[in-house]
Amino acid sequence: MGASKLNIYNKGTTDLAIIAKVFSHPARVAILQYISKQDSCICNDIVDEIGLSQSTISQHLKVINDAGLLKGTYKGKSHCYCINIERFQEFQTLLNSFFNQTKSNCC
Amino acid sequence: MGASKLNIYNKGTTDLAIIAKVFSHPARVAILQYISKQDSCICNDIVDEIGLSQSTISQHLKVINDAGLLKGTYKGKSHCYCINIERFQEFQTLLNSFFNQTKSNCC
DNA sequence: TTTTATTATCGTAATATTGCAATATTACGA
DNA sequence: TCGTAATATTGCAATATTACGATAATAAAA
Repeated sequence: MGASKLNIYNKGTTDLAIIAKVFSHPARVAILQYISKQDSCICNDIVDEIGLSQSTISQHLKVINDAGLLKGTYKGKSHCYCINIERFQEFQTLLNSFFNQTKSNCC
Repeated sequence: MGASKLNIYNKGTTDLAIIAKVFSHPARVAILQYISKQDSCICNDIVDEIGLSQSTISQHLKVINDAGLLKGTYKGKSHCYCINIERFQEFQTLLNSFFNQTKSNCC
């Protein structure tokens, strides 16, 4: 971007944007939907499911993980990703409080 | 992006991503927060408030508006923007149903 | 230890986003 | 109509994102 001014906003504003960014690409939404449907998850399944390359999926998983939305343990050869429900709920709370503060007062 | 594959996802997935994208930049979150606090809103006020140039703010407003999140009427010389609450609630509903379907079953 | 399966990282190309200055457009008031 | 204030658009530069193939790293199995 043209010198992204990311330091002029307050923390709540930036936080909301950071988490929203995770959801701003359909691949990541699809990955999250898929993971949340599974009992456990192997990354290779995601590749077959979504239709992107392994490296691309891996990068998207990194973005999701960096936002704190995943938990994971190792399980045999494959990693087991799952949703970090607590972090999810933080996001939901942040959004809901944003919505609750939002009014339509004109027009 | 490297040939963004936007046609391989189902509609609900894409919809969520499109609306999330509006919130994925703090400038837009700040604009929405500011508008929702006002009884009515004049764009020039936003410019003073957020700290970006008039043309940049105008472009962000266009992104927000294209997603259907604004309503507006003309009021004197200035445009009056306000939040399209109905559309906002659609977004909230979409997110909530996403969260409700989300489980943490492993780890 | 070597092989194999799985996931992460690197390099690179294509595309998208962000931001601003300059300019155009729009609508009101004199 | 002309001037003025407010908003939109255009053109450009800087940066970020997305995607993939190739390759590296890791851990279990042979």
